[in-house]
Amino acid sequence: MSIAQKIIVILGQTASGKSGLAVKLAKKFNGEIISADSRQVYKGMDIGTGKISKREKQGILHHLLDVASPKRRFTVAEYKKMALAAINKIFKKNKIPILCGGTGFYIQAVVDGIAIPEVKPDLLLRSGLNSLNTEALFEKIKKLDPRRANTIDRYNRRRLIRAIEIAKKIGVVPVLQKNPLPYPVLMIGIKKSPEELKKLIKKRLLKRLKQGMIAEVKKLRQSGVSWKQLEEFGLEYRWLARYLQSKLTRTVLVSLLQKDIEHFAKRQMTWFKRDNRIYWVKNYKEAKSLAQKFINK
RNA sequence: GGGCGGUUGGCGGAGCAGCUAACGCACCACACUGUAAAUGUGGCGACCUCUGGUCUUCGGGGGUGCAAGUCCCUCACCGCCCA
Repeated sequence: MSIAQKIIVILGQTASGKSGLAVKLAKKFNGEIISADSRQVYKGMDIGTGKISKREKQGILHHLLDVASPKRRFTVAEYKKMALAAINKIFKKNKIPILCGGTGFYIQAVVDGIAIPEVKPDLLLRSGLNSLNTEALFEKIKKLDPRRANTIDRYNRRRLIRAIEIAKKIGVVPVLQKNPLPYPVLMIGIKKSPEELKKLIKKRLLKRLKQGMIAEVKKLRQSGVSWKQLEEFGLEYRWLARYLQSKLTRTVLVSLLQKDIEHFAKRQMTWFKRDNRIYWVKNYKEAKSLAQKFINK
């Protein structure tokens, strides 16, 4: 017999313990996990992203890990497609998909079904636009699409360039469309106090260094990933790239990276805070009871 | 004891007579339409009837000037050099 199709989402700040919680829930409720992490999709980026090990998976199937080369650019649009495919696949096995990760935008793209304009990045156009100053970019989108110009952040070059890219291709940037998943979704967030989270981040950072995170970044470099790309990946990859280029000492590396991760965690929270569908829990027990009720409903 | 340099917001640090004391860090808040661990924005002396207004501030005190972190005197403290 087939069970009702429902989805559980596990989210939270970096280092809050999402992966472990998701595995426990998956074991308990016969689930499979879909990673919602914009960096764990890349092959060869394991230690720095905190990718779950085979042992830690405890036999639970994980989707959307290692699905892209770090030499090319992965995007939300691809993520969304792949995640939806994974969800269907899991449903066919009569199992429950558990979307787990800290990339709020990716989670939202899937859960709310944000319609991302079907315009692929045009690198040539982008590099051309990049030579314009920010004001000029804003004027350009204002002329092409006044509606979008009205809502866009006029100081954010990256957004301006993308908006122009879309407008040039299909006329205007479409009004934001949402096609939410047609299944009940339970969103569980892991709540940690700022002090506790800082400690967890610190501990994990030192552990990663010990595990050979520096060598991992060196290896990525050797395989052809540019400094610029590493910089763009952010956090451990960004700071380690700077370290490997002798731009800072090891001590400075650790303190600045720690701070940067803390800042990132705050930004994640800013994103999650505004979503009032999220149930915030302290531990597995609370999560389990929520999930139990959700599934029985 | 003598000489020189310094003392600016939580920290670093500009300004050296004239509009709102730059900037960076930290901190707080926020945004997010194919880079989202990315990218961007605002606030950060106090108070209020808070899309604006009032007052205060550059180690202390005094002075000169229409106007003083900015010049002068003096005291305190810190640093370096000479005794």
